[in-house]
Amino acid sequence: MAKALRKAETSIDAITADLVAVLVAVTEGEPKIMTIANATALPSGPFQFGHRSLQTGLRAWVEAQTGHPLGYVEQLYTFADHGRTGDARAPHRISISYLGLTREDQVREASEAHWSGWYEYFPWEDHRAGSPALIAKIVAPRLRAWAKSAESASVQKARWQRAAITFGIDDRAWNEELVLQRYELLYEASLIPEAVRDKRTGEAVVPGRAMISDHRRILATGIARLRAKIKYRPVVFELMPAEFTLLQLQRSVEALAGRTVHKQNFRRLIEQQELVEETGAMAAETVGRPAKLFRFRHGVVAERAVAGTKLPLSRS
Amino acid sequence: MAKALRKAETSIDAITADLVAVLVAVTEGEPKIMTIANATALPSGPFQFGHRSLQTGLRAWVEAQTGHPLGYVEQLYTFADHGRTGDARAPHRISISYLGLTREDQVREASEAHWSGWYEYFPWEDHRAGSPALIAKIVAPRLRAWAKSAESASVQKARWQRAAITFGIDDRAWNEELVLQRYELLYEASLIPEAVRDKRTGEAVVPGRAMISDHRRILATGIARLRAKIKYRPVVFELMPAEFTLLQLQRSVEALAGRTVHKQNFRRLIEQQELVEETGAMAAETVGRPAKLFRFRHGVVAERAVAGTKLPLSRS
DNA sequence: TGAGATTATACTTATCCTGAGCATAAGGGA
DNA sequence: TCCCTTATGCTCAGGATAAGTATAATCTCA
Repeated sequence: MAKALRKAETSIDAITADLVAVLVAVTEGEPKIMTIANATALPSGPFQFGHRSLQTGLRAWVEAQTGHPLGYVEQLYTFADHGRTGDARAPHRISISYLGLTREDQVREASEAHWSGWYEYFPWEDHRAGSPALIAKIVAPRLRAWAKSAESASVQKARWQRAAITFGIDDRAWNEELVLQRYELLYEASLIPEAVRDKRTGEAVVPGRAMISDHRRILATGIARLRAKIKYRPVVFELMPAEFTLLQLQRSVEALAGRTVHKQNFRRLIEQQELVEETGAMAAETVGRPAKLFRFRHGVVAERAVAGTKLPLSRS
Repeated sequence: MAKALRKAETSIDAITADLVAVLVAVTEGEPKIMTIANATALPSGPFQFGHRSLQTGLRAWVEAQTGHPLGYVEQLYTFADHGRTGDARAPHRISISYLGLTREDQVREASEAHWSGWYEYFPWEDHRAGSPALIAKIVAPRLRAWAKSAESASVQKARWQRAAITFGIDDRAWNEELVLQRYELLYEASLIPEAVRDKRTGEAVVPGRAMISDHRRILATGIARLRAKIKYRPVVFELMPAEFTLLQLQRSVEALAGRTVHKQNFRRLIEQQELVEETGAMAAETVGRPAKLFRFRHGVVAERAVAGTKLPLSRS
């Protein structure tokens, strides 16, 4: 038995693999993602024989499209489009998704591709100016109705508990990392266009731009990963220009995390970790007292390998 | 151009996908993994059309092989076997790896499958009784030689710095999460059988059982993921029997992490997080004072969703 | 029966980290 | 000059953490 499981000896179940990229940049304190097809899809291309590896495949066509080499890239998730075609005999398609970090100005926009703000797709994720009104006005009541629509009381309770936890309702703390869980909850409750499209039920009442296939789910995965990662790896710097002020750095972090941080504590953490060094120059054209310019100390990556960045992004 | 990147319109580059499992159990304070082929391979099977999704595909054959349903499963990584065949025209093969957690006693061993201690494959990863002698005696000097063999002084320095960081040499702290980095370093320095096999250079001087293909790399990925995860998610309990003492729980954590923890602090953290509750019974057949038996409070998973477990596994 | 070994469990202490706020500095513009 | 804005330095309280001390309960063996 085990032998049969190890090798496809009888038939070769051939499939095709797509590479999907969540390519992120932060421009003037707003997180952007690269989109195609009128901002309804993430860039994606087929994995071809010419590619030596999955990552080189991804890099190849992202570079072809944007005109710039991809810097930081990490794999997100692999999933099979299960039975989307309905035909069990049709070749399966696997999607392998990646998170890439770059800067908008480094990219020459191709005809079809352009940058979109990621909060257009997830308006409920931006808590920098407090909890968005649509959570209290739309999401919470709709999820409560969805919870109540369950048959058994225990399921009702479980549903509402889940909703309250993921969206930080009822005095619960907002957890900015639960991006995917929130998306999946809205999908399950059929409150977003993709759910209505796929399940032919519900009503797309929650604002936010939809995407083809499950690209918005992939985007949610990418955002969640990035929000988690900036807390313990110095990846923000991939998104920053060569020189920046500490406030610009803070604004980028806040843009990604979707929440604000305590300024003084942010500076303290950044400086005590020796992640940055002064360039000696000062920022020009600013309001208020001019700020020192800093640059990322690339040395720390080597020095501490994967040591870890701390950011004041825990509770609050 | 962007259009061409979105769809494989001309040729369909068909590939096959393998599902590979790192199936972990902890028995009597020793972490085990399920192996086949005389303990030289991880169980793996092809993804077939009959499988509704990747995870169900994985579950299907793991259950067929072990006779028990798989509990906790999470995806690890997807990679392409780049040009292993050397023939660029041969169909590519993609491996999608998963981490699964179970208990040894739940599994009926199939003929070919059995459990192996994971430190047989990574003897340098077990620091429960202090840093293993082979690091100071074999790994460190060999890596130093490898560093010195570089041409430029800067590469020499970078190599040694990397070695010292990943293996915690020269008064650096041991970081138990760098399992994959350590394996890849040993591979790069051609000190393990797989490297000698693939690159036809070097000498396999570092102890530790080898595996076919890159299964040992996948195993390293799984161990690293698990070591990271037990610190912030209550996954250890997937590996525990229904009732256990706090010391048994601690021993399991230590087995996985490969390091010891402070007993009193461990108990305090576990209890204050309300992860467990007393069963009322006491452990029988023990040396010393009998311990209370505890069970995992499954409620916390729902209550706090992904809230987080804390374990005293940071520095020290 | 009692000492020693072994494990369980309760408490204490010093230190570090974190969140939050106060205060001052340095620019520009009305 | 006053005010607004941002930069930057410093303090402080509370909580978390690491590490140690102390005591309790059981078994084994002399």
